[in-house]
Amino acid sequence: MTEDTSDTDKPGFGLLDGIVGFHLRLAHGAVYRHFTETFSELGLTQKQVSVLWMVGDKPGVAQIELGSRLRMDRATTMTIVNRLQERGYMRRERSSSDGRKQALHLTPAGEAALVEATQCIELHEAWLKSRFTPQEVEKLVEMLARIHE
Amino acid sequence: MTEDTSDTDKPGFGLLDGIVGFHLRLAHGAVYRHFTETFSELGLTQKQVSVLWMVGDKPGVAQIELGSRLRMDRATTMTIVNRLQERGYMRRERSSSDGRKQALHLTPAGEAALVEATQCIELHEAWLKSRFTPQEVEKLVEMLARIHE
DNA sequence: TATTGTTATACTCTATAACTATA
DNA sequence: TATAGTTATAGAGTATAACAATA
Repeated sequence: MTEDTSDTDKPGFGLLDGIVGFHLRLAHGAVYRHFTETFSELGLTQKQVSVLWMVGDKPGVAQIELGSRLRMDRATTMTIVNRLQERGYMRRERSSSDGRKQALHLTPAGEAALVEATQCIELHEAWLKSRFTPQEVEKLVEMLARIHE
Repeated sequence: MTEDTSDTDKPGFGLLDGIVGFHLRLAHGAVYRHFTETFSELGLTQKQVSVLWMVGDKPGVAQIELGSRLRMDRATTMTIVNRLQERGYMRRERSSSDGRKQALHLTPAGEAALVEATQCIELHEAWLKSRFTPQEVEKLVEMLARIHE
């Protein structure tokens, strides 16, 4: 038990403890894992749910706008939409006003999946928010928004 | 310009605006992208830097402990360490006290890379912290830690 | 038996580049 | 020319399963 320097002392993360980005990455990872567990039955990822939700919220939205809002480039947006389309949750239509754009719509199956996903999101968010007061949640969201806006 | 519902109104993220996990994911993405830019010359990723830093901080640390602290399973830890070893930044040694474990050490090249990485981290962290007061930084770290601990 | 490392495999996310169609 | 979509490709992270060596 007296090898090198490992195994014994476990105060925290050493030098990394003071790095904001480090804690942000670990927190994101923890939330990602819980999200994956919560959505294991539905088999949807964070990105897929975000796209499903946003298309449900704004029927006819173009891929380029989806990517802009979710901070994805065109190619990444393609892979997400492709997967949702393959599962029968979404369909592409030529935009009537701009032939370059695709107007995205949910299929009935997509609408049903969105309802289920919304319930899962509520469970997931409750788990995440349970460790904070409402005031803290508001402050956390505000600070996170200052980072990504 | 009167197609469907897209293109015009851009208040925020719609229904997703109230979801903590959504903002956490976007914030993580923004920090990840800035990190990648800052480390483009060095060519190191977040995970690689974390491992480099932690091995520098605790010479002889075992892979299993690295994974435990950085929330990675054994296979994922392997890929990170493999990459750092291939680049000549790290070497594996059999632990003298426990034959199952590998004791990880930085090579001289790894030490030099760590010095450069530390300078990049300072630039990156300054960029991240610039939008917060010291009190807010402390609060943010404390809340993020409550999520991942 | 349990733990640690290892290998193989697969999926997702991300990004770049090049190409097509439309504005 | 610029924009939007598409396709191909590649690297990184994550995870599972199975195996070997050691405790």
